[in-house]
Amino acid sequence: MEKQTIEPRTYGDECDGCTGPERIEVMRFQRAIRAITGKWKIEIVCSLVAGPMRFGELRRALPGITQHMLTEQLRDLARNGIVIRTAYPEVPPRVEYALSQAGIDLMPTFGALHDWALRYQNRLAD
Amino acid sequence: MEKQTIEPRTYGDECDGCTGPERIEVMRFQRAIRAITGKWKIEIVCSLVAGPMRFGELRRALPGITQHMLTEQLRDLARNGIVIRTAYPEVPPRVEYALSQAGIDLMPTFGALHDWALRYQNRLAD
DNA sequence: CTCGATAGTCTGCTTTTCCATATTACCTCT
DNA sequence: AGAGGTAATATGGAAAAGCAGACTATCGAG
Repeated sequence: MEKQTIEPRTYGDECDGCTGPERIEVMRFQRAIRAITGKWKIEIVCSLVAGPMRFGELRRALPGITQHMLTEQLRDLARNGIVIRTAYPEVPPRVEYALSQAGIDLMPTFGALHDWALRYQNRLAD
Repeated sequence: MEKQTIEPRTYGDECDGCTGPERIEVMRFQRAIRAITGKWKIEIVCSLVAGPMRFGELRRALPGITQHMLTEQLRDLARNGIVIRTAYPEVPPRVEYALSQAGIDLMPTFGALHDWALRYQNRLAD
């Protein structure tokens, strides 16, 4: 049989092979989505809205999360500039996490999506 | 060593064990996020904004997607009430996909998130 | 009768995500 | 000297997501 897949479009920054300006937008969008998906990211960000928190404080605020997951998710959020990690060279070590401006600015869009979810929750599966 | 994990909070509909009203909200939010995450969901929805499309039409509009992925993602979007699947009992079979009202109402929040991504794109990784 | 088009399903594989447990390094307190 | 708290790493495995390729059923065109 013939190969069924079509060569995927390249979505480079120079937009090589793009069919239109709306194409690159989708890619940017996907990056934003990926920055906030992850089993605990939303909860972490929502916890940090109230103010900066220490690692152990967050751990206690999110029952069920493992240390591993928490460090991983925080690292990812920091990598995407959503939270800011501040390590104080004290002993015992103290590390604080806070929302960046990007993280704070994320909240209104969270609100919008939440309103949407509220309106159509009866149709949402699982 | 002692067990380090704490018993996870239960997020049942009756909110058993909830510490506050904001808890259940996170869960609803997560459902909304999950409804739109998936490698092709955004692109599919964006394609359908212009109007209803047939299966093969979508396949051609999304180079690189496999039939399997497309059916799977469409099925999931339909399950969450974001797209509407209409099969015409003709031969050869014809199946059309269109955005539901929920899908259309999703677009403003997409816009908000996209604006956010645009503003902070330089900090977003990968 | 074979070919192509349509809209799928089924099978097996790889990659990513998620999760639990163990271990580390440092210092303070007792 | 030993326990305890803090923030991580390391390791190993299970579950979910993603992917390619083969296969199906139906009908009309040639």
